[in-house]
Amino acid sequence: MNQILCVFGPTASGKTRLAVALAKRYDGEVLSCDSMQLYRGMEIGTATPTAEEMAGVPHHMIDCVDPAEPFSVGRYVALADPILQDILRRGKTAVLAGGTGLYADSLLAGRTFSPMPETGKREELERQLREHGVAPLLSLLREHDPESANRLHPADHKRILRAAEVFLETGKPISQHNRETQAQPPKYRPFRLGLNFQNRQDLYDRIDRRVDRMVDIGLFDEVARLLDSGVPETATAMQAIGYKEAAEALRGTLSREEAVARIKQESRRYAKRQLTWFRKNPDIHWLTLPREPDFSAVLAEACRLCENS
RNA sequence: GCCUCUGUAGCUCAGUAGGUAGAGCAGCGGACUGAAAAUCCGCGUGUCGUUGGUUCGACUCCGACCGGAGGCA
Repeated sequence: MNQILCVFGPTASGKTRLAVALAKRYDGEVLSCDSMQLYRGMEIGTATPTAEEMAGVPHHMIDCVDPAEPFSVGRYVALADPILQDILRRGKTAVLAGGTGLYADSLLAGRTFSPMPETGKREELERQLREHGVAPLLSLLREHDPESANRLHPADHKRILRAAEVFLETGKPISQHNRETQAQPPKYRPFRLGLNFQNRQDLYDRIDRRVDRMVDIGLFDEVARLLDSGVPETATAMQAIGYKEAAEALRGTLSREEAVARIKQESRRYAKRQLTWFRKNPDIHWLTLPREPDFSAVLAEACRLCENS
């Protein structure tokens, strides 16, 4: 059987529970690929597994980054890859679980990233973008990286900025770098499971219920604690769904009811985007769940798929 | 009981000298290579309350009925 198992799926689909059960079954450890659970002090709103939920299974890449710090895919791969190798070296099964498809794919593909520019250069480009619009950056790309200029939508400022940054920093178009990394064979070949619900509405109902539960167990207090401890509202961590809305409610620019409604809606949209990401991956073996899934049946089916791989 | 207003997309509403209709939000689809719970792109999904009438043609005009809101009793 494959020594690396993946559990993917949209938020609130039951990844955590299945991952732990698989890890117990196959002498494994869970390696999280979630861009928000890795921040410290953000347990409630990100549904980070509790000690009880972990049930003694070691978890990695959870609760390990200061929320005031910026994070990135590159850092994720740099931190997670040695952990993954260590798990494998010790002869354990690695259960990669989480909802951040970019992190998972980058780790598994063994992607390398163009170097980050020196401090200040990104800010300089952002200032240019603010003051002169995208046109100068786009014409820079048209000249030196026509492929990116052509591929990126003019409104996609974030990616245009990054493409320009990579060219200015390395003298090499990001499109070329991407093509080269894509040509590499993947570093790992895991067995991928995907969780989804037969009816979208059932997933959305679960999301709504989960948000209510988060509020009940203290989401607003958690966000207040983060802000009190000095995490700026502009921090990457504060972009997390549930946190930015709660921060607004605490500031008073939004009522609590409105905040909760928005958290639910944003979570549903997020789930939809996650599904778009995972659906395009032909290597995922999907477990399609009914409205009230029976966990032991789900686990049995997951194990059957894993063992046949 | 009478009078007035109202009924158009999932919601809030616009609209046409009569030629079967369009916005916002919601929703759906997609992209994604160092912010990814981020960011960006695309797509109206409709017995125009029901039923008769006038008309070549009715969502639009007229009648009746049904639902909703308000007013007078």
